[in-house]
Amino acid sequence: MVHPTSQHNRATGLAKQKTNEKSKAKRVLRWQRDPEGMRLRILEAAKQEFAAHGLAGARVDRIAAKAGANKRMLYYHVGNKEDLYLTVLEAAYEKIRAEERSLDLEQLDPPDAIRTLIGFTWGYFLRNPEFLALLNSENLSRAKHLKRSTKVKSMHSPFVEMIRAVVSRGVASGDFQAAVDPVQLYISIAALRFFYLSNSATLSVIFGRDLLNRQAKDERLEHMVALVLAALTGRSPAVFGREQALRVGVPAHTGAA
Amino acid sequence: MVHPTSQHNRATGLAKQKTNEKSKAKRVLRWQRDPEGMRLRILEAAKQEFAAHGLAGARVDRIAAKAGANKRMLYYHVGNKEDLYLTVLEAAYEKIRAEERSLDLEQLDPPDAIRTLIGFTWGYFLRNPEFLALLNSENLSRAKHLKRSTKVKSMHSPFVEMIRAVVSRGVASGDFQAAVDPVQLYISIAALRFFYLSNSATLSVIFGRDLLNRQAKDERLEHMVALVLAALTGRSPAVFGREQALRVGVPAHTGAA
DNA sequence: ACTGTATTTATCCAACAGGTTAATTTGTCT
DNA sequence: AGACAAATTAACCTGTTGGATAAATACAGT
Repeated sequence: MVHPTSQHNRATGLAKQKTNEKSKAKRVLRWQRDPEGMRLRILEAAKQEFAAHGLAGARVDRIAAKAGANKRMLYYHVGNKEDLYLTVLEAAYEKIRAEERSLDLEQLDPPDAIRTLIGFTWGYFLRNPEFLALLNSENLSRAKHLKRSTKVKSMHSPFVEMIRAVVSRGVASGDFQAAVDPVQLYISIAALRFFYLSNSATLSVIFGRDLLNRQAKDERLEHMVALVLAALTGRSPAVFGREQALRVGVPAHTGAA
Repeated sequence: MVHPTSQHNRATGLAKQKTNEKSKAKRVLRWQRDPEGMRLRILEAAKQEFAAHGLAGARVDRIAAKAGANKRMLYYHVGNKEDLYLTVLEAAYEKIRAEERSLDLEQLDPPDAIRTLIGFTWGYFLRNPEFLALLNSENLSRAKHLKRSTKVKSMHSPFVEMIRAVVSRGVASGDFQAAVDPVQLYISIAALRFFYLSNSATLSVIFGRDLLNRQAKDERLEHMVALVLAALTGRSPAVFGREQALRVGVPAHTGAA
C-alpha cells in the first residue's frame, strides 16, 4: 500500500528525510516523479535482462524490479515486451555508432591505423558485453526486429569507409601489398573479436582454460592485430600469436569448438 | 481417441493399409512400436526447435508435434526439457567431431592443407546451420550445460593438433613465415566463418545486401582463405577478397554491425 | 491365450508470464 | 485551493507451458 520507495531506493533527489513524523504513514515516505530517469532505468534494466536471457528468456517482471519500477511502467513508458526489446537494440546501436564516429585514423600511418581500429573495437566490446548478446539474440530471430527499424538501417558505421581509406593509403604508400574488399575486412575484424568473446564460455570449457583473464585477452588482441597486419603487409611481424607458441607447445587441454 | 498415426504419418514400415475394413475403428489403423526411431525423431525435432528458438524460446509441445509424437514421449525417452537440450547439444558435438576426424591433411602441402581445412569447416557449417544456433544458445547460458557434460569435455577436436602439425610443416618447408599458436589460429579460423554465418541476418540488414546467396558465400570463402594464407605465407596471393575491390568500390550500402 | 513390461496416448493442473484495469498520488497551471 | 493531466501503484485476468497422472495398447516370454 505504501507507495514510498516501494521497490528500490531510487532517491532521485532529496526524497525521503523522515519529514514530518506525525503525518500519516502514507506521507512519511514519498516517491517523486521522474519520467526521463525512469525511462532510462527501464532501458538499462531491460538491456541487462535481454542480454542475460535473450528475448524469450527475459522476464518483464524482472526488468521492472531491476529498474526499481512497476511492471505497468514499462508499458506506460515504452510499450510491450517487443517494443522494449527493439528500443534497447536501437539504443545499443546508437551508442556504438557514436563511439565509432569519435575515432580518427587519418593522422596515423596505415599499420598503426589498423592497430588502433582493432584495439578500439576490442575495447568497446570488452566494456559493453551486453551488445554481443543482444546481437546474438537478434540474429536468433533472424533480424526480424531490425528489419522493422528504419532508425538502425539509417545508422551506417563509419568503419567501412575508414577501412577503405586506410587500405587505400596503405597500398599507395607501399605499406600494404594487397587490396581488400573493405566490407570483407570489416567483417573479418569484427569476427575475430566477436567470436572469441561471444563464444568464450563454450570455448573455455572445451579448451579447459579461461579465455577471459587478463593475459588471455592481451594475447588475443596481439594475435588479431598480428594476423590482420601480416595479411595486409605481407610481412609477418615476427612470430605472432603467443611467443614461442610452437617451440613450447600449448597447455594441457586442446579440444575445440 | 484414435491412436493410429494420430499426429503424423510416421509410417515406420508397412503401417496403415486399410487392413480389415470391418474390425473396430480402434484396430483399423495401428501404431507400431519404434523406440529407437522415436528417440531419433525426438532428438532431430528438438535440435530444430532449440536452434530456431533457443532454450527458453523452445516449446516442448512443438518438439513433440514435429517428432510426430506425444509430449509424454519426450519425458519417457529423454527426460525433461533441459536434459533434452543437453542431449541434443552432445549429439551435435559428436557429429562434428566425427566428421572432423575424417579429414586428412597430412598428404597435402601446407598451403593446400589450410585451404582444405577452411573449406571443410565452411562446408560443414553451411550444411548444419543448427549447430551455430545451438552454440550461441549455450553461450547465452554461459556454458552451464556443457560444464555438466563430461561427454563433451572429453571430445577434443583433432583440429588443433592438425593445425599445429601443418603450421609446423609449413615453417619447416619455408612455405610459412610465421609460427602461430595453433589454438589462436583455430579460434580465428572458426571466428571468420562462424561470425559471418551466425550474424548474417543482422549484417545483411545493416549492409543492405544478401550475404547468403551463392556468390556472396563463394566470395567469403575466398576471402577467408586468402586472409589466412596471406598471413601465414607472407605473400598476399594477388588481390584478395573481391577482385577489383578497391578500384570498383563497393555497392550502395555500407553500414556495419 | 495369458501375463508382465515397454511404449504410447489423452487429459489435467498448477505456476507463470504478459498484458490490462482501475485507483491513487504528484506536479502544474489557474 | 481546485482542477486536470502526468506518473505511479496494486490487483486482476487469461492464455500458455512444463510437467504429471493414469489409462490404453503393443509386444515378448511362457
